[in-house]
Amino acid sequence: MGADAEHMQKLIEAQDRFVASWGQMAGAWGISRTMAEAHALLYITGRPMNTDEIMDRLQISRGNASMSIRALVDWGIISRTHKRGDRKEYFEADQDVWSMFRSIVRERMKREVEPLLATLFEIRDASPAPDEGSDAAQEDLLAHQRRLDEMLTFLQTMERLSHRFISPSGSGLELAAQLLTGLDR
Amino acid sequence: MGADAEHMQKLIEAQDRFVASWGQMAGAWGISRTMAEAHALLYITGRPMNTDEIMDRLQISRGNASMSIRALVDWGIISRTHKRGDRKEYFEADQDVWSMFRSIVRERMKREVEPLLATLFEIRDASPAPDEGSDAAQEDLLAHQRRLDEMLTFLQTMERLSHRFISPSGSGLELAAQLLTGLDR
DNA sequence: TGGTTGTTTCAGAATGTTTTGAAACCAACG
DNA sequence: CGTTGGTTTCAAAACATTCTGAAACAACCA
Repeated sequence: MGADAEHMQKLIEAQDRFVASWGQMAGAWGISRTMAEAHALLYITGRPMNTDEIMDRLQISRGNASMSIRALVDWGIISRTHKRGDRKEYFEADQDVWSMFRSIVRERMKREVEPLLATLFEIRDASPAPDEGSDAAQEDLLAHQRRLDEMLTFLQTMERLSHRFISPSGSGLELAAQLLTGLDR
Repeated sequence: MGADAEHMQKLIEAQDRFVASWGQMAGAWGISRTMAEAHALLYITGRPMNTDEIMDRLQISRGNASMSIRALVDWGIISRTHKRGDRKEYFEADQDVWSMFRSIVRERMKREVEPLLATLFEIRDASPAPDEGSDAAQEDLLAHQRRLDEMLTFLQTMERLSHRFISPSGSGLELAAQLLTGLDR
């Protein structure tokens, strides 16, 4: 066995380990294990793969592969490609970790924070205004309003933050992060 | 019916809605729905409650309440209190949204990012070094190393960021957030 | 000590999520 | 058209998580 073959085996082993540990994080990112694994695979191998290759490598069913891949495409962290003379669809992972991260945050803000914000506004509007009643009751209502507002302000700040640094143009986040961590002591 | 009673009912309704929508976010924060609801309840009512009150209000079993409360205490976002002349334990939520957020991030970094980082370091060390073999193979190994390193760097940056702004002393995060969002245009 | 009150544990039940595999679908090509 | 190569869908099965309720435990008090 040549050095190449030997290395290749270790490489594949390392890739598999990467895939597995990435899969464990799945829950944390709000995606299913398979989704995470598929993404990890595409990221760490760094080359486009088609559905069958992914199925084989991860030992999953066609249906599962299809679903997971589609979801990843929806999230915007992998993209479709094609190979000349091959009718199959190929998929490749965004190779820029920061832009990957931006996609994830963007998507989660959209799916989780935005709806929550909307609901909280509704609740605030439907909450009784502290305009009458006994002093004690008024005090309660005011405190209630204050707590709602604090939460709203917090979430809005987060949203603005994310829009600014995560979403559209660029590397704002990375720069900022490095800047901020750089401010040592 | 007096204005107070009327208001009180609406207030309770608003609280329930808050609890419910907070509960929906549960998955997102990596905690169970009940945990989220219990926390929401304590936060929005703003007063210490004991296990029985929480059970009754959320319509959950004693076991579930006990588990969820304990977990919240472990996360550091609610704390035990006592009432004079009452043997029951009471619990109250951190009323500062930012410090709450810091606790959550701290805990999740500890539980999710730190172990992942450790594993990735291991994987990197076990990956074959590109010291011999054909050029093409070397190229592959180098690319693999590069991808691992990028991910490691990213996660380490995140960790440093979180340690700096989230963890120990203070309001670093809030300040930073306001600062950053303030930098408009 | 025995009784009373309050808390934790845990096996099994209920519920929710993910995966499979086969069938339906779709587009291109001869 | 009808066949081929490929992708998507979806009901049922496997799996995982969460919840219940009753029993065990612990602390306090008379």
